[in-house]
Amino acid sequence: MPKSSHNFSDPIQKTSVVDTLAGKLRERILKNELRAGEPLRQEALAEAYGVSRMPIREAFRQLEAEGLVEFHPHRGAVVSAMSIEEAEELFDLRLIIETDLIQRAIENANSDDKAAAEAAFQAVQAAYSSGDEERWGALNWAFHKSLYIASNRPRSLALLDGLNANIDRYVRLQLSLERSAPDRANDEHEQLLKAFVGGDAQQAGTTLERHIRDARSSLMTALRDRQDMENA
Amino acid sequence: MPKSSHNFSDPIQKTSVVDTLAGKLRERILKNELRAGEPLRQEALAEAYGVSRMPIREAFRQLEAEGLVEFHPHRGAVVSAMSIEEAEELFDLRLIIETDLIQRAIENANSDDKAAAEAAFQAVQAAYSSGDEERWGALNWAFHKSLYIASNRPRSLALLDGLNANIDRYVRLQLSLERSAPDRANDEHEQLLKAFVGGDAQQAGTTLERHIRDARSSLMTALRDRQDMENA
DNA sequence: TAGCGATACCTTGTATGCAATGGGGGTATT
DNA sequence: AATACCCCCATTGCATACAAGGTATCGCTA
Repeated sequence: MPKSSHNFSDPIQKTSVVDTLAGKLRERILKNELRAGEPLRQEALAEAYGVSRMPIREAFRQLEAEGLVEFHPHRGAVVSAMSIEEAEELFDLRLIIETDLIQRAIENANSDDKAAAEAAFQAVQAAYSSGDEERWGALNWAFHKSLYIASNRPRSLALLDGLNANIDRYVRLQLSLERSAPDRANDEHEQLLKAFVGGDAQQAGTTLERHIRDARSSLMTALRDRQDMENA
Repeated sequence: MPKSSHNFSDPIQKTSVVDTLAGKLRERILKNELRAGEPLRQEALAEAYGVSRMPIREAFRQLEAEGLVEFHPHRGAVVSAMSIEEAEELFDLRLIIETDLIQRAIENANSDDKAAAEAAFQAVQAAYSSGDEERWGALNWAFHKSLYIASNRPRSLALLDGLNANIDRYVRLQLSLERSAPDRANDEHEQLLKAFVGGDAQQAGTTLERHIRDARSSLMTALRDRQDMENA
């Protein structure tokens, strides 16, 4: 465990075929290109990627652990289902974990951490202005993480990474429906950054809580509208 | 998603070789029979269990996702490290997630849920009286879960299951050092049950928080003592 | 015609074999 | 004596082959 408040783990990542495959499949699931409930045929994917079924199977195991895939013995893997209830639950988990983390982080944050948060904020802003939504999601999460790194809680951050991947499925769905979502988020980010740099843990906690609640409720209404549309 | 507040998922579990292996390896890691840092040789394990290396590899992936194993490309898998910092972090995560869940659960709990919690409590007591420590750990966790099931939060429960498996490594270490740990826990369980059955969310939350904090601090001192011993 | 059962095929599960990476030890060189 | 390099062996990574389970279809029977 490094003494520094930063956590630069995995300095060099030797990428194996399994990890590459897992990444590609994950991305396709998040993009909703592989739809929920869709069966994932080992042979077909193996041929598509020019590999054998073995690394595909291992990638399935990994994605199953991340919650993006369900594995049924002798019946194959399917893209895991999505539900409004799950989205809500995932956001609630983010809420309690992130508000806890940001307060811990502020206790430890040094000037480097604050500079990093500022940089991450600028990056999100830039992506926002340029309308690059693909990048916006990733940068948005990177900004959030920059607020928590100083907490020195690797396990919690890893856990949040997993939650975020799952939430991403829903957020991308929302972005495909309405482009207004990032608007409020960016205002709130600025307040968040200010509280973080100012070292006001209390303020940061309540601001973050409101931020996540807003994101959740806007997502919820978007999803419900979509559901109504589909049922109509 | 079932309408009922209960969540009886996976009614019949077809156990594949991989799952069986993962279970056996998990148990050996939790028992500290496979020590932290110990390399896990595919060939050796395959021969030991009378299978080929493929299911072993898949079991590794599963255990890696659970955090019990680290997988290094071309260098093999090792039992993941343990640290006091990690134990502390895991308990903090339990703390915030479980206190949140129990309050949600109490909102929804019906008489069946309360009866189930009561039964789970009796089971822990029985194991405690009979001094069956092996079972105590599992039943202890089952009791905790019985308090959260009515929250109808499958994702959070699954997440806690994962956290619990990791915490178990530390708790078993503690139990091997001192047998006093369950003593206070059982008193606190009774208070917890009372608050739960009584439907007092506030009271249950604070009681649970104290319960987990107590467990954590007693674990921390035990682990620190052990570390001092080793360094002496 | 509806229901039931057997069979064939599609897909997954596991074993085995071969290629490739990485580390350790030994030797040569400075 | 220390260090750098190289080769060999242990081990992993992936592909192919074979076994087994599950599902759909066809035919038979009531």
